[in-house]
Amino acid sequence: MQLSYVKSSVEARQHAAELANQPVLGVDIETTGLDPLTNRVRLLAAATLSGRIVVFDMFHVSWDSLQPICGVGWVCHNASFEWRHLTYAGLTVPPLHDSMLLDRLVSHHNRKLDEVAADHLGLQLDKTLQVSNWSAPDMRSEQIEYCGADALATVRIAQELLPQVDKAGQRRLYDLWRQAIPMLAGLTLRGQSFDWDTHSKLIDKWTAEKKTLTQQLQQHLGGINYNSGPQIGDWLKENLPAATLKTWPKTASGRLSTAADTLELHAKQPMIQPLLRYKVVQKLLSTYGLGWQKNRHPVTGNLHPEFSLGMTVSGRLACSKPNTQNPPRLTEFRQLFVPPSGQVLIGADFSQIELRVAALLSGDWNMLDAYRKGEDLHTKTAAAIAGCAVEAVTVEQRQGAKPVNFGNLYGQAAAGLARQANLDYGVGMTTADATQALLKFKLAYPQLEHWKRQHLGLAQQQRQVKTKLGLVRDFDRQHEGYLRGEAQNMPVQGSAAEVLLASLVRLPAALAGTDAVLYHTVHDEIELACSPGFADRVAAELRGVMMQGFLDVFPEGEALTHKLVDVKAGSSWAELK
DNA sequence: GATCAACGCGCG
DNA sequence: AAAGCGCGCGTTGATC
Repeated sequence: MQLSYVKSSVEARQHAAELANQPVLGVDIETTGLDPLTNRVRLLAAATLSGRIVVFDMFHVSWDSLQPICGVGWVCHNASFEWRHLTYAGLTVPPLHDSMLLDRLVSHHNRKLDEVAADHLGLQLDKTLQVSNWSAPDMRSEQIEYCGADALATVRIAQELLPQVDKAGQRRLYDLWRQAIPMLAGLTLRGQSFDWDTHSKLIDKWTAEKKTLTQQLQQHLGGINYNSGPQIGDWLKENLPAATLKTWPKTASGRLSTAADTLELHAKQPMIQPLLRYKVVQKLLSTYGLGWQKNRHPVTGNLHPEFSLGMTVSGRLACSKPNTQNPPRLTEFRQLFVPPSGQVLIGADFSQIELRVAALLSGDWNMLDAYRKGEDLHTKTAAAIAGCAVEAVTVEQRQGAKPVNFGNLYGQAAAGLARQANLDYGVGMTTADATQALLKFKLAYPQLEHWKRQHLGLAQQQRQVKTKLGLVRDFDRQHEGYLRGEAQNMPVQGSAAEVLLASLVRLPAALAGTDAVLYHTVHDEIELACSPGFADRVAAELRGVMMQGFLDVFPEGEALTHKLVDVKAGSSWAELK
């Protein structure tokens, strides 16, 4: 290993010129903090496959002297991090490989660089310096070597794993992930503009309501902590008749459950309604009120959620700090998601994407037929359950078919279906009704049923299932007996996620010549921000991109694009019409 | 004080 | 709560 530590721009240019002849470089950076907007890159290490390492000290080297090495391919571990910092620093970052994503595809797990290096290279990386002082005036030699060693490990891991990804038939998925990196990193860097003034008024409102509810609960439950399940459980034990307690649902560890579902079962008790409302308001206030404020960026004032690839078992995107993929659907909250001033939001979502994916994966003739004809699958299922013509299905019957369609996909049983129907769809359904509905569903869509059995078998025998583009989920001993839902869900949810990613990566080309940028994405939807003058064009492009994204993953689905994408425009996330 | 598991709940 | 799946985050209470 030959390492050079570079502290001047003149020297940096010479090294950069040499490195620019390489086919690929491993690149690792050390920064003074995680946020590119408030921190600086201290070290940038570039390593060649032959073991030549150059560590640039970016406190002393100008960014433009590194531009030559941007002409070659790079490998980083968790490349989104490097993309954000280096793009913010002004570098034109080349297409990136990602050793973390390669390892995710090969190992089927999420692992840190040291674990990956140990596994694939037999190399022990010491990570104790990761949190050392990267702002110090002088870098210690250990720090310089640490950064260089990571860069070298990264490029060697990629050399090892890329052929394996090819061999496993995962190259398309890997390239899709690679292309998505700049899209998602760019979204995190720009952030999401948010109406904090109105948000603060919402907090005041929730705070006042919590106070009222606390006073009401004081009458019923006394001075216990209403956030505490154990304390509420103790109160129940002391105040409810033994007969009621006997059948009261328990948590996994044997305590009395205090979940909303459970409390609903005893809705007649006088303290239940205020307690249920308290839980709602407490959730809003803690997670979406006060907790949310912590994510207001000091420089931009925006939210800057991280969108992570490869972190989920199904291949969906993970979103955190904050998770803007799960804000309440309340109009008053989603209204706070606004485009930058003077712009509009264009939003689109896939209609019933998981059901369409299930139809294509299973080849179920009746499901495919419904989507080909642009029929409504909920209505079709309702007709099958009622044993009547599609034309005769009532609004109520259609509503009752929704939970059957969704729940059945993942092996939901009768009791669960009945509960879900009552709770989330307002449909009065007994367990016996649910049993009948599930039976009718199986008869109506026989190939889907066959496909589900097949995947349960794959999970049991080969201990793994896959998405359309080849992401693998393994099942270990822990899943014994409990893997039906996971086995049937993963290929559907994961392939749907691939459809979304395929759409996202088509955006840059489609939006060229407009000022539209990605504002948000939530599993089956995409929001863009643009000037009003571009709105119509952007809306049309977004529809086209999502249709094409669907066809990229499911070329055999040409006939299923009817009513596939629903595009809307508006002044906030709540007002997309 | 920091960390962890358990619980509960927001979304698609 | 329960044999629908996938996430992230806040609070409590135990532990060191």
